[in-house]
Amino acid sequence: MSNSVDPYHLEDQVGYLLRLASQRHSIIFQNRISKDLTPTQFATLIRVAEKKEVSQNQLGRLAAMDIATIKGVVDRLKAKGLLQATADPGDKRRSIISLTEAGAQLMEQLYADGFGISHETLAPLKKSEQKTLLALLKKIT
Amino acid sequence: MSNSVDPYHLEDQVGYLLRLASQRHSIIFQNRISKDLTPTQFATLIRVAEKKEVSQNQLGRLAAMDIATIKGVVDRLKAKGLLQATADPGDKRRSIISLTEAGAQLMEQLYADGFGISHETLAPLKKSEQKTLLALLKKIT
DNA sequence: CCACTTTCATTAGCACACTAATGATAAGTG
DNA sequence: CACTTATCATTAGTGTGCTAATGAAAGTGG
Repeated sequence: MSNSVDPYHLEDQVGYLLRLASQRHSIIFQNRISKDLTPTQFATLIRVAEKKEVSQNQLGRLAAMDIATIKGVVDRLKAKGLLQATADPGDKRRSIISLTEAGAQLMEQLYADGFGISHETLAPLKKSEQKTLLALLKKIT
Repeated sequence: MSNSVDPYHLEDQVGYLLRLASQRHSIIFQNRISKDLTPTQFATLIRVAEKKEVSQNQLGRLAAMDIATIKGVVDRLKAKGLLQATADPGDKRRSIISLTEAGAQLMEQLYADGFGISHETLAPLKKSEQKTLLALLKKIT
């Protein structure tokens, strides 16, 4: 039976811990990423690289961002010359997003950075713990 | 030895999974919280309630927000009538933050909400997995 | 083919979350 | 005491991340 006098400890709550872990990850990301990119910009580039061509809507779903958020991210990546948008001839509502030459050339380095970032973020854990953490995180997604 | 041809799967990276888990948690939070509050506002109230009186700087450290972020959070909580600031007589730089009557009366409900939010967020996991996840998250904080 | 619905994208607005710069006050040291 | 350093708070700027409102284009059913 549950104890009605359990104190509430913020530091034991998932939400708070997720925020703290995200904060640390962001710092590691920032220190290790080659270009001046944020984690969401990074994820967006990865998704575009995987698909070659996507609509903005599709891209938002693939990178787990809502349409208003992905728009800003794509705009900034266009400003950096890493993404480009062209009109879809068969559907005038759509704009097709793809990597520029510069974006494409950057990808190999980004993948390498990505491995390093994940590695450092998980460094406090043993190999087996790392697998467990990833598996559990996937379950609460 | 590490395999140089490992593909990079975004969905297996800690940073990405942390973002997804945080997203789901936010939605649950929003649906369950009594007052119109965000997770950071919630954490801030909890910390003030624990300390009774804190400077804004202290509060930022306690709630894991930088000083610029906590300022905005405190401003919004003041606007909602849940926090108040008074001058520190012994140190003119400081403003002392405390709960208003309305804020104090809200706390009991917020603790209850907090338990429910954590519970629902962790619902996909068994009890033992929940403990493991929290322990592992603490290690990468 | 015309109305209804859905999809796609844009815009405005709010709330974090950080950096960097500024200014005021306090504390420590020669 | 005067100088330096540290602390506290504010402000401006950038980048997520969401909702809600708008409008254009595409699809669907009577």
